[in-house]
Amino acid sequence: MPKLKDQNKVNAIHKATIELVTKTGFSGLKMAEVAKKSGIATGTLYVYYKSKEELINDVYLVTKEEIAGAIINPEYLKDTFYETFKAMWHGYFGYCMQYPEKMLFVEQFIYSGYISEVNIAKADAHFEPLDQFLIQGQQNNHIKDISVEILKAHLQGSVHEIVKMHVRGDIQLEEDGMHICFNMAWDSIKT
Amino acid sequence: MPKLKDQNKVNAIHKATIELVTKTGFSGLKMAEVAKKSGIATGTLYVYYKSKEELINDVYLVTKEEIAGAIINPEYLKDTFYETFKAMWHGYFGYCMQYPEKMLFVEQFIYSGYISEVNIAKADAHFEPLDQFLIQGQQNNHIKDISVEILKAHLQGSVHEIVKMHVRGDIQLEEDGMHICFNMAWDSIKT
Amino acid sequence: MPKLKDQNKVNAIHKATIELVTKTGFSGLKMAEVAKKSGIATGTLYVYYKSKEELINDVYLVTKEEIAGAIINPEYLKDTFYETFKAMWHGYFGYCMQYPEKMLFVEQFIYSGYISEVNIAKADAHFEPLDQFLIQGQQNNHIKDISVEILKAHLQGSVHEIVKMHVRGDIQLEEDGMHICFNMAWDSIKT
Amino acid sequence: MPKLKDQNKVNAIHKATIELVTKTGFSGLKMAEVAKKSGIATGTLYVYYKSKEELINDVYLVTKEEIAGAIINPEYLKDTFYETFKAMWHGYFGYCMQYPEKMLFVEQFIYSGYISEVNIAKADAHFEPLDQFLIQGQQNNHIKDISVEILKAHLQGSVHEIVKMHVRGDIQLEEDGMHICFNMAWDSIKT
DNA sequence: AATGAATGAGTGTTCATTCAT
DNA sequence: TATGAATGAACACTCATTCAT
Repeated sequence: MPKLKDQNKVNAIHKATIELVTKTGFSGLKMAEVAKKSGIATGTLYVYYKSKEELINDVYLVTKEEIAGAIINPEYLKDTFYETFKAMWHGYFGYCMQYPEKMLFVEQFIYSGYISEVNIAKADAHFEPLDQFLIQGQQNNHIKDISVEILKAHLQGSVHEIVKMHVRGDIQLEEDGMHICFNMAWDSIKT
Repeated sequence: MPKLKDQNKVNAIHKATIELVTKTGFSGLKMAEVAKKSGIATGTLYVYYKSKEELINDVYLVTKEEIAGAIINPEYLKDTFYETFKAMWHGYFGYCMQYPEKMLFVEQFIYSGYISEVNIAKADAHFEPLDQFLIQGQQNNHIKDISVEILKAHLQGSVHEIVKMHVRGDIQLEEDGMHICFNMAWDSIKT
Repeated sequence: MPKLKDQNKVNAIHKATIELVTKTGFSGLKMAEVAKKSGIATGTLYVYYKSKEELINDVYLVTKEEIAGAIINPEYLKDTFYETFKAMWHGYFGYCMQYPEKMLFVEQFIYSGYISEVNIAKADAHFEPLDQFLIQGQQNNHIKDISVEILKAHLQGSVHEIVKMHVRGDIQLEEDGMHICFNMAWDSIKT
Repeated sequence: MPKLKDQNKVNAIHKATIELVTKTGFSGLKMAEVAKKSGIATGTLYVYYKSKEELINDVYLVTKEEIAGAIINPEYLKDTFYETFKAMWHGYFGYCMQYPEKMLFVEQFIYSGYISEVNIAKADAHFEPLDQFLIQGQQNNHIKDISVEILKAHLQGSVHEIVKMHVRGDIQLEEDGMHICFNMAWDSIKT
């Protein structure tokens, strides 16, 4: 957790960290580069974070929360399960298209042991309402009766991979590309 | 006359590289650790690969080819598109479940610039038959008429994410779990 | 009108410096720690001392003067040379036992070049009366006719080492331990 | 403990360490300087010692053993207690005069917590024969019946301080200076 | 070919000192 | 005067790569 000193600096540090980690991975992240990109001195970085690990973990937590907000949004609550799901899916897909670095950052280290399990759990807690929503959909027979974890993995994996290919330039998402993708997602889980 | 290079050593090096990269990422990979895990001296590693980058690229190429083989297999050719697709999907899913490190290794660096574009293209070429198969499926109206790249990304992303959650222990894949996952995959692309 | 500098703060700084230097040596002394232990901000420390070196030198000077006062004291002037010497020796030994950190601090850097020669000389000047006293003892044939510098080194070295072992817990000084030590000191120099 | 690679390098490293520590203390010791003074690269230093602390501790152990050898020497065993003590004292005094840096190095950190207690004890064990010799001297009524630890501290402190003053140039030890100093030492402990 | 000690540029982190408030 | 955030040079330690054997 950063000492609350200058929120502008914290933001700049987060931004720089996300961009650099996306390019080089955690091990390749250089504190000096983070500092430079943030417009501060190396030493100053350590005024805000006492180690590289703490920095990574903090950025992870904040980003995960932001992502949860991109999916779980009061405005997305519609009359039908389908409509709500559609809004949420588009919320997430749109977020990933807009901030692919954040998506990549968050994806990058869950399997590497750099983020503490405690923080992973803490971040996951923000997605609880999503679980509830999906379970209700199952109870009302809107979607297949599959473990929620599998459902989420399936949906998220699809979105991530498509966005990654898009970022790489391997995929040109036409105007209706997003809708086509959504249709695949919906068809895969609907009853 | 011995082979120029000792294939046993090459295999050990590949195995060590894959396991270590999975845990630490490319930047975190230490040549000394690779050597130790391979049972050879540091200097010997450089007899086989002239740099870390070359090592990574070679392992990438070999692994990608192996993966292609897990999908594209004469035995998988069945009477119907559905049956063939099913065999291929299970071939890939099974491979990922068996060798998650290889899946993670290959996934890890495509977006990081460590693998040369030339090698990415070279590896992708092995999947050409898959593209052909999918396009035929579209022409015969078995599956949705969506950019093949998107189709592949969607299917692969789903598989990868599910396997990752399984490896992490967040998902318990019951006996019929694989079939459930396949159903989602098929439902998402079928016409 | 307040004093230019707050003497309470100066005292706190001196105390903190002595305790910390004893534990870590001059190079290991951290200005931030001195400040914290003194109950002031880092920047404030620089209001009182313009550098670490100046701080060390000032503490050295003040402490050396205090030590001189522990030896050279009008109350210690007795009727005989022996009695006076005894009082002085006990004054010094008692001081070292009471303030071993100060003894260690002063001892620590004389051979390290951190204290300027000018300040060493300035501090040594306070011991001039001791030299006179010893010389007189020699002229009156009370003690051996040895270079005063050697005499002082011999006596001081013995006291310091014994106190150090005591502080380390390697020596238990019984009630009469001090007298035994004094007897060694006296026997070594008496004619 | 150093890996036994190249004893010449180990010797050079020890020499450099002792000289530098004497000047700057443990905290001020720079690994890069040790390497340079030893004629090796920084990284090489870490081939021999895995950390600064391990280096210091090893040098301490080796030096302490050497010092023990300077006092406890079969050649010093004479017919009388006095003659033997005299030989030992001169052995130690001579050693300190010849290698004052080693004397200072060893003295420097016992009170600083840098040398592990285990190693201090290990080093002290080499002085056990000296303890036995002094105890016998007490039993045979040659010297005062004082705690051996105090005796050693007294004798050692005197020698160290005199040598330090000599090194600093504050004392000129004439030809017979050593004998004068020995006389003080003997007079202080004889019965 | 195989070895592993040697190298030195590079990285995370610290800390004396400065400076805006 | 007092503060403590900011600075950046410096340092312990690492690691890809080389090279003598």
